[in-house]
Amino acid sequence: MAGTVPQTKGETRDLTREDWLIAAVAALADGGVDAVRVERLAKSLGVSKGSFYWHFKDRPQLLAAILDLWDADFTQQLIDNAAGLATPQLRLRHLARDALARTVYGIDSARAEAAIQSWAATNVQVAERLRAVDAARLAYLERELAAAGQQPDKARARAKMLYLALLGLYAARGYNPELADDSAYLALVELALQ
Amino acid sequence: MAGTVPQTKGETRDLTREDWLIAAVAALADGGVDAVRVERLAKSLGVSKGSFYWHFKDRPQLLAAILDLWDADFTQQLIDNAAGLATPQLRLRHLARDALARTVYGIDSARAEAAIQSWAATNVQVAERLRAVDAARLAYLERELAAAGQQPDKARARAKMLYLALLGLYAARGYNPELADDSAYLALVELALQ
DNA sequence: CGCGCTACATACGGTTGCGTATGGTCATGC
DNA sequence: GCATGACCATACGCAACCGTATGTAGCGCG
Repeated sequence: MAGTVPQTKGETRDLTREDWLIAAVAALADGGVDAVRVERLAKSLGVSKGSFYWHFKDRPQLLAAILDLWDADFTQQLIDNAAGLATPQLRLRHLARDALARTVYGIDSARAEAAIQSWAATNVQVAERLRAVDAARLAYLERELAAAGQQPDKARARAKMLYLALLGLYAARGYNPELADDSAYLALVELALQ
Repeated sequence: MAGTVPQTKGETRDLTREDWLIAAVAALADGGVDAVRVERLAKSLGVSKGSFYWHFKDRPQLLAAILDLWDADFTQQLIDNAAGLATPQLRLRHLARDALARTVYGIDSARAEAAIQSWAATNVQVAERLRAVDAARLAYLERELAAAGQQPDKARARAKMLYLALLGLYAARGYNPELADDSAYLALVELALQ
């Protein structure tokens, strides 16, 4: 199920803005943007939409907040987490495992990313933000590959290859778990490092 | 623009079922399934939805017909087109170029595929059909790589890698043309052949 | 010429969803 | 013990769709 947040106790505490946000991201991850509906979220949270319009101005504001949350919690930390390791090889391997296994608030970040990508295909602002994220990630990959001893254009090509395959794996997560094979991706990382 | 079909002449001939289908696929390719709306298509075709319900039973039937068209015209021909070539290397290169450049009825097949993938994430029947297509394509890639001299498990891993990257490129086509770099993919094909 | 079929147009009822307006409840400060 | 503000429920108008029912223009044809 997508969004059931407190509800574990008969104690019904008031919802926070963050509760709404997390439920929205969960809905996004398993139904796409068009599944992020105010009244549907309200029902899943066990409240009326009066609550929503208390915490948010309107649906566009919720969608913008989703992007901010994704940017902060799903994206930034990934690269930082690998920063401590000694060699570029170790950092890349760690980053790959992290990117494949990451969940935030119990949500598979891969599913969320795939949803945001198809969202970006029909929304120029989302596309712009996603392109910025892509550029940062590609630059990081390229830098690490160069640090691993590869020539600039080889490093650039390998970085693109790794990232494209990651996007493909994210897309496949939604419908074809056998294709979305983590170990196949990790093997690709090793290939890219050669 | 999505769906404008005849309209080139002042002569307004009757629409065919195929006209509706093509307009629907075009709408799918650049807006996702949720953009395939009866009344919107009718407006873009310059008719009323009375026409639609003459050619189709309901919206689900249109969506099913879209999948059939995609299966037949977007998918099957790809592999067949490469069949004539002499070596697995040539066949794979040709297939890759074909998969990257293919348009059907003026619609970028990559955009259509990406839309169908995110559709599959929320619809089990679509997922099932897409998995079957994936399996066929993977089996073909694997076979050609084996024919090129690779050991079975290496061939399988490389096939997955090629296909995942292709899916990623399809996804990127929608929002990040610079990332969706055909030549980077062709370089990956060469790498896979090693 | 009138019949019937094709390929629509038009009008309607019903659903889903958005945003707003307004009112209710409960804790907290004073 | 009363006022205030946080948090939510309810009710409403509006828009976009879906599917259905029904009307209708043109053509093929005997």
